[in-house]
Amino acid sequence: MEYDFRKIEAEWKKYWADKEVYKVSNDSAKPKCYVLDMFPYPSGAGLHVGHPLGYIASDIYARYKRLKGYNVLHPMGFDAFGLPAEQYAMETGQHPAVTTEKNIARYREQLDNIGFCYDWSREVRTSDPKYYKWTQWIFLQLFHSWYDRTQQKARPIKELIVILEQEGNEYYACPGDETLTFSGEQWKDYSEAEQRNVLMQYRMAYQGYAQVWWCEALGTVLANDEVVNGVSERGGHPVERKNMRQWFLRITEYAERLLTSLDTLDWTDAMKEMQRNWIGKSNGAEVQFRVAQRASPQPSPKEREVLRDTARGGLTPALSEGEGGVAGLTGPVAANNEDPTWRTADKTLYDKISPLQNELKNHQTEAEDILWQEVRNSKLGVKIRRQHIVGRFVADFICIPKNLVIEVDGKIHAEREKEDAARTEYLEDRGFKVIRFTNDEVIGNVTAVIEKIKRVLNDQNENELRDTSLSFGEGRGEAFITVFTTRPDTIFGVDFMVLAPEHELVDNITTVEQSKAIDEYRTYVKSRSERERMSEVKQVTGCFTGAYVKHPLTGNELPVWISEYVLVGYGTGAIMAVPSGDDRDHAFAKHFDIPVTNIFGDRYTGEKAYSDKNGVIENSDFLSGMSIKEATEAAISALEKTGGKRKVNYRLRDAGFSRQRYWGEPFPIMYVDDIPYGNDEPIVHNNHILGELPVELPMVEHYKPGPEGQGPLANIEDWVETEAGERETNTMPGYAGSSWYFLRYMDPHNDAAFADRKATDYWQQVDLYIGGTEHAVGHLLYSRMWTKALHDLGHIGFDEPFKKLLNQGMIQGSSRFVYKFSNSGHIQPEYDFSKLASIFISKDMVEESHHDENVKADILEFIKQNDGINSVVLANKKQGFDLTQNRVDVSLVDGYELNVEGFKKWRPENSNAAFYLNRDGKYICGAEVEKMSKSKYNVVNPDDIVSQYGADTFRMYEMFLGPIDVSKPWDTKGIEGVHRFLKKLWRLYADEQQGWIVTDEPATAAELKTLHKTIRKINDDIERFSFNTSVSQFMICVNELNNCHKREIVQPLAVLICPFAPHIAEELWHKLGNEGTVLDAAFPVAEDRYLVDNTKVYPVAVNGRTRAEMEFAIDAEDTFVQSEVLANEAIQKWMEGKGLKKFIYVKGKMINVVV
RNA sequence: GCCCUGGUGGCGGAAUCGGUAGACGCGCAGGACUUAAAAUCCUGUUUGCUGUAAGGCGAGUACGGGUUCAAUUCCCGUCUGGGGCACCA
Repeated sequence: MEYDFRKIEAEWKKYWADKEVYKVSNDSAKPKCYVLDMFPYPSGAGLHVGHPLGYIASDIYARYKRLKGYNVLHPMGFDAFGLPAEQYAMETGQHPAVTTEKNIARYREQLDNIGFCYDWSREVRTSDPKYYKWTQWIFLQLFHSWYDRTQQKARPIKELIVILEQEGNEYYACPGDETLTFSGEQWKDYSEAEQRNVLMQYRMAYQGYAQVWWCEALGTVLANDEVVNGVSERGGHPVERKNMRQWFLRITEYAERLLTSLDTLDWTDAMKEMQRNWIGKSNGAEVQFRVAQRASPQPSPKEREVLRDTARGGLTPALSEGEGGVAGLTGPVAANNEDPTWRTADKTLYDKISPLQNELKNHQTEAEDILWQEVRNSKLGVKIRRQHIVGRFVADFICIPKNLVIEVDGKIHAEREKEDAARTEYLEDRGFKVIRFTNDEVIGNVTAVIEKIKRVLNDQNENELRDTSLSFGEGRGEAFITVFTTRPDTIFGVDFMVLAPEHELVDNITTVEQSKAIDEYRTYVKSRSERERMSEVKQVTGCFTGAYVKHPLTGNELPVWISEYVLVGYGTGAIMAVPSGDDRDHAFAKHFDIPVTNIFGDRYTGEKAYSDKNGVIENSDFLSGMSIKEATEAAISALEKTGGKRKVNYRLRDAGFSRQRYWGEPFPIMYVDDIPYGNDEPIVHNNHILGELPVELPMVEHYKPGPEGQGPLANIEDWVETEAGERETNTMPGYAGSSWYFLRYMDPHNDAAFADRKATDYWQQVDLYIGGTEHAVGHLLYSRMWTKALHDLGHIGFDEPFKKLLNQGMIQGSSRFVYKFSNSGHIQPEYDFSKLASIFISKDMVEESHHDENVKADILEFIKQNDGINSVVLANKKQGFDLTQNRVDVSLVDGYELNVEGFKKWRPENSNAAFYLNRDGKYICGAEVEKMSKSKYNVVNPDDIVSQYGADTFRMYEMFLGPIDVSKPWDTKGIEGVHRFLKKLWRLYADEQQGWIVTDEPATAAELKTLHKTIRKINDDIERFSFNTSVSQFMICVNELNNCHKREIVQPLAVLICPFAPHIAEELWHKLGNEGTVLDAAFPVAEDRYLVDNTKVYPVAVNGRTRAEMEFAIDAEDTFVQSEVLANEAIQKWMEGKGLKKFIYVKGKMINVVV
């Protein structure tokens, strides 16, 4: 009776499935335990041997806990939405739902093959409408809620509305626009559009603007992944950053709670540290620098346009730029300011534009004058103004309450048309309607013109603006650059300012002289990724704006630069540069020859910035002589008098939640007159309710992007345009479904709620969560936030999802390479290179050729004989030969030796290739450790290992490879050893000739000691997730038991190994005569009475160096031990008669004699 | 660049709280069984020197310092592999 793992494993897999032994009930008297794996994205490549590493670990733990008497929830499902399926669809035309279904089936088969104890009746798939109905539902909860900073929790938006009606927002600052203030009365006066606009600034799920990679050539938005070296990965087309309206989650409001509650979690310090850094809390001050008014004039709008066109080679006017900021919708009209000019003008440019306005007023054209007289006399019912400043323009006529701009133009020519189009776009972006008339039209038939104006005014709804104020800065004609600094103590060391190139002020402060340079620089920056901008520190780039700010304390003027190293999304998008104290600022100052103020005395050498945080501040007015801590406090106090303030800053940014993709959750959002409503809002429009959940993803014909970079859904007109309104066409990102899936497993088939409260109250948090560190900040942060939000809104009873987190390392691939002769660099036109044959040189011979001329000559001769064109390399004999390195499928390589015949079949173009072999007649491949991936031909399928050795061997071998959290390359070397161990274990129970050999003889003390030592070790190892040492201990145990077949020993052993090797354990359990699954057995208990030793062999060291071994009773007295040791001959010899200095006796450990 | 993490024999790794470095397995070498092979079993295997041998002496946990009676373990610095850096999941 031999160990027939194929038969055993098939049999018990079927038994487990038939008897539903893994089915878990929500109703149990046992204590609960929730063990979860990060669910996989079902890629087309299938599972490789790296994936199951964590799954095996969690499976061992789940089985162990079950044996220990727990009710264990151990589910599995699929993160089924994602970009790869969509890309695959674009390439092959297959619908992502189809390929995903296929991939999941394969994953399922592979997982089952390994014998995991998942309760598949609880499987979830994020792409299933029954699942994403609740993803949408949770999104709506976030949309319908806001964060109350006083109570530090999310609350329903309804409650905010009540507050705003009563008292305005005086006590509840608007997180989307901190400058927005209004009273209860003002709130009530707002139109619905304005109110919804304000609420949007409060919502946990809100709309704002963010930059995406836009690829003109592909007409689509690209992921960071798809942009390589500044061009698109597919096709290599140029890409640029584009500002798009997007959904966001206001995770920043949770920053403090996400930070502090980390302390309650049993995660590794490294993991917590990563989250802390991601959240990036820093204490410091916000400082305001007033933009100085200088003699040098800023360009007029029209001058600016011309300049810009010149800079861009006259291509795209970009007047809608400069909105900046991640979440950038400005609030509605600041209703407390009565001056209508003030309401529409760009304040920073007011002083510059104002004279132009007056000039234009005094020099009206004939047509303008005619129209003005007509407008004044015809009772239009609304006030029309002329020559009015809007943003950076002077509009000919404007009707503010109706947001209408009327322009009267001279002769239309191409240049002017372009300018006008840009201007119209700028104004329309800000909610104005623009109508144009030519001089001829006005002069020829002014009545018709007035009639048209009337019609348009009628159609224009009042106050339908998203944004009319365009305001920033706090006073007329003034602008401020706000910076956040963690080092207010260095305020007197500020030598210049640096703005992010995308900063909204750049357009307004740049002088005429610098305008062209700034535009050119910004064009360059657009092509750079954030990663590049942060990492390439050696190369200093930047551009002077021509503007200056006033230092808030000294009043000195400081130049304002822009540079790519300042990112718009970080802090305020601007920094005060202190070159003597910051490395990058220092490099910048040196590069652009900006004089450096030294505030650190001798510690700053002029060569390198002094960025340490100790010592005193010097050369800093009243801060001089203070420590950094004191100076920080004193500086903040002083700055507070000039508009600065103490501030806590977080690096965390709001999470972008829109994707311009097809294969993701549709948003349950409906636009009515361009105002977004939640699909569940009780609003009736055109006699239609907005809709119900789920909003199902419609079928599409193709996956091409929609117009203007929208997602593919925008192409389906029938779907977008509904009776009730217009649907949102973006979809949710990958992390939407995965942010809450652990809750769904608790109650996966519930159609009335995402999960019944009873179920979530029973299962509570995940007790053990296993997954890779690559999720450290993405998935783990978002799911923590969702959990907190659901908790705040009263849907669940806990606010942290994952109590204990265990990180699994990666199993990397070990790639193999072949070396092919190539003719690069041997341009010899007399040869027909199309006839060049494939020649591969063995790796070891390539290496020998580097230092052995004979080998080199031999290889060259070989090439000459086999290259099909004869003697191509001879002319280059001195240099040798060029090789290209190509990956080869690892299945064609045994260790490092290439299966040459297999290789020829694998790549038919090489079927006639010649191989230069080594002296043993082998072709040796090169090797490199890389990510395991299909494209690198280094993927190893677990199915192959399982069919060769069995699932039990595979499970134990993966664990035996090393600690669960350490990454290592896959290598099957050694799997034989584990397989041999299982065979050896089997032989404790059964013999090939004699069959079943378990006896009822009583065990010896030594055998019991071995067993109980093993029980204790396995128990401890599982508790601390040290599975590799468990496997070792099993091996030691079986070795020590030698030929013991006693039931008293081998029955507990069968239970003990069940978590690791469930199939063989089940087989042995039943063969031992037990009924039911081994999972219902009890985990054996280690009994101390078999384990206690009376004596211990101590290592005895002299001065820390072990010189002898001596045996003592475990409870031997110090004095007795000391006298015995000192009397020992070997010890005496090593003491060399020197006196005893110290005698160290650590009970149960060792003895050290210090002389 | 920044953050995290690792580096121990020919290889995967062990040493759980600062206490005999190299457990266990692979590989390799030698041997037993066998007509032979497979399977199985036994012995040896960090390294240098020394000894016929039992053994003895020294070095050694990426590198350079430090703390300690004692350091793979703690501290400082350097080199180096891997992961993450906000639209891959």
